[in-house]
Amino acid sequence: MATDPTRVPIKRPATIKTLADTTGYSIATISKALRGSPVVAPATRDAIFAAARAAGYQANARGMALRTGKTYQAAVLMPVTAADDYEWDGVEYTQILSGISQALEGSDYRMTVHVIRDAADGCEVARRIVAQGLADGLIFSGILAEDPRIDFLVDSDFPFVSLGRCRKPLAYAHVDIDNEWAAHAATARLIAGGHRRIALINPQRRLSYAMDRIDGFHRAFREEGLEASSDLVAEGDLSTRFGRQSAIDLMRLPKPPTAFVCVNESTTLGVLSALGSLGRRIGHDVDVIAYDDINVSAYFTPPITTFYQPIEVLGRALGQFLLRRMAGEGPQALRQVFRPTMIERQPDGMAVRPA
Amino acid sequence: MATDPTRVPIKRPATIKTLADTTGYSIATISKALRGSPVVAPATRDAIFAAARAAGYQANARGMALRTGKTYQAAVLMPVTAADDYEWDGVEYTQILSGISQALEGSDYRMTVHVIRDAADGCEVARRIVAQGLADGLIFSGILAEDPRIDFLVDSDFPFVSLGRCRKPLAYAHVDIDNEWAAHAATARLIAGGHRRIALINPQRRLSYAMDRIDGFHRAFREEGLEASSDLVAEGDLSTRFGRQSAIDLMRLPKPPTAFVCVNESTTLGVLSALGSLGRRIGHDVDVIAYDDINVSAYFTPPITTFYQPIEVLGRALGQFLLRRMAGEGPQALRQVFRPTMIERQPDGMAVRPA
DNA sequence: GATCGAAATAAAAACGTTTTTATTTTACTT
DNA sequence: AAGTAAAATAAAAACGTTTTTATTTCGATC
Repeated sequence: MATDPTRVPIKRPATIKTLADTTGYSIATISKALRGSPVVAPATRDAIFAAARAAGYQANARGMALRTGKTYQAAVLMPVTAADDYEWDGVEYTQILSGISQALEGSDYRMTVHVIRDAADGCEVARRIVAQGLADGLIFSGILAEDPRIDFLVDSDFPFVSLGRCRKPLAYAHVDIDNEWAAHAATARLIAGGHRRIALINPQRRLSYAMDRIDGFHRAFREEGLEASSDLVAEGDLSTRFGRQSAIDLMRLPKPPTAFVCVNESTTLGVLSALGSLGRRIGHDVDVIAYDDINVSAYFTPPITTFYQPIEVLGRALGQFLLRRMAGEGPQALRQVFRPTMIERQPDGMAVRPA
Repeated sequence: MATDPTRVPIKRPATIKTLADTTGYSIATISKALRGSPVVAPATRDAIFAAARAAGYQANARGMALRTGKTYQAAVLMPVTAADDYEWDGVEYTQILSGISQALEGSDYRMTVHVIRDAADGCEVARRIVAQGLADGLIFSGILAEDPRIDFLVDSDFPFVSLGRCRKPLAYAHVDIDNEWAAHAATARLIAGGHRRIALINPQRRLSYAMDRIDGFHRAFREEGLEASSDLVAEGDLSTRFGRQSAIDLMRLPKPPTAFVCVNESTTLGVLSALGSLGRRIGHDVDVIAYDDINVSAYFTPPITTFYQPIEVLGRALGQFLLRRMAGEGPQALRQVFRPTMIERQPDGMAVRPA
């Protein structure tokens, strides 16, 4: 069959060899010039750059990858819960990815996302990424008190940044929220408002930040010479369903809580849903303070007091730190712990209520 | 400095050359055997496989990529809204990515996520992916009525699957929700309930599915011999803030709506927030029906009737279709349009209300 | 028993880089 | 003007594959 004359012949993209032909220099010189090596004369460098621009030259990532052993990929482990469930969960990851991507913009790195089902899966994926050299760096979250991924990666000297800290005194790059401080601040506010029976809706205790939150919760009581309402700590996944069920269970106790401290916006929604079903009114019968990282609590009815930290900012820090880590920088300076801002939307005090 | 004797020497991973040495076959035979080529004798194939397993051989992705020109990457364009905003938006993308990732599991493909700011950005990124061969296939959403990405990719014969359909009669693989049907069903239900002033909270009209929804909305009125309340169609981004502001504006009209049809869960939350602020009670003063793809509406107070389609399922279809497309299959059979399920949580009728 | 063809395997080339080593050119010193 | 060092460039090797082409082996045919 005859070739279609209207179809322009697909001209293969310019390579370093093409440029060598057009400029008359060797491929070695071309490569050095484009990488900005000082050994090549300024005049030839300019000529080569001009030729490269004219040819629309773009370095072939595969060739570079093979030669250098680098992948120019930053891997991110994204946790998702069981597949047949479809509960509202992990919604903040969109913002995390957005932040990381912003940080990577302008660099040569691209972002690959690896979905993981649980901690064990995450550990296996991390090992595979290192063993097969699937990426040059790694970002992950959901840090356990003793996280095997951190142990492994520190040990194999693989660049990574964690969103969250483990409880071992290791040197590694990380970004975190000051959960101890936030849980303390929320609890203290409720205690100051006259609450004594305060529920803590918390993640599973093996998660490092769950323990941080419990620490802060207890410290708030201790500082007032009170004993923490340990029987009111609910632990589970971060789904809306869990928040709802926990609140229902807690409100059925002989001495139910008068206030809730919630770990995130999705459990909060569940708690509000439960209290609504039970006919309890927020700010009248019960108070709720939440941590929020996607700024949604302002739209709850009624709006509630939250500790807010836009998580996209943490995502950006993660990406920036990873770039520096992949460039060879040590982990010492690459740590940042954010304190969320309190956004007061309710008085959160028992005293202000109409009898 | 002396090398640490406790440190095991990092043995470089097995390559095809290593296997050639240990087995005595040539690298060509090794390669053919591992790819399952029929030209190699069964006995040698078995021997080679055994040696590969023993050595823990894993094909080097970079070598393969360079030789074959393939990347073994499936790119996904993830839209995010303006960076300094942090409104709750795009939360469903976690589920989409999860679904795609599930479909890719077991294949040789990995998922790269490219964050895009707007339609123009998306177009540019798509072009770069094709031009630089950054991926072997592409998935994207937010399809415009006339989407330049689809035009371009169809024209360059690059494998892709879109989440949503454009309004041009082109042959391309896609997955979509039957938005015309869903908007019609929601509107018809409200009309049957006695509503005549119905507001439609919709995305920007340039989005293809925004037009689908308007079509369904109008058809529902037309079928009853009524005229659609076109003045009650609000168009904007899909943020909670937009939902809230739209509802406030609409309720201030001389003849405000008695019901709302909302495009997604985040705008719905905004509408409910607005109605709550204005003292209107859902199911008493006003009805709200929404489309929901992350199953969160059950937790609103009160729960509202929704059209529900778990978007992770669409994500899986996207991934499956892309794999087949990248394997060389034509786009004809790779189309699927999902009809969401109605979940009735309110009567949604004016007649049932107490006077 | 030489010839042929098929089957099996080996050799070599190629993909596009970077980097090490080698060569040429230039500029300086004496 | 010869010698030398430095600067600039070129050549070649390497990264790990796949694929095309070449060679060997072996049984069957005449």
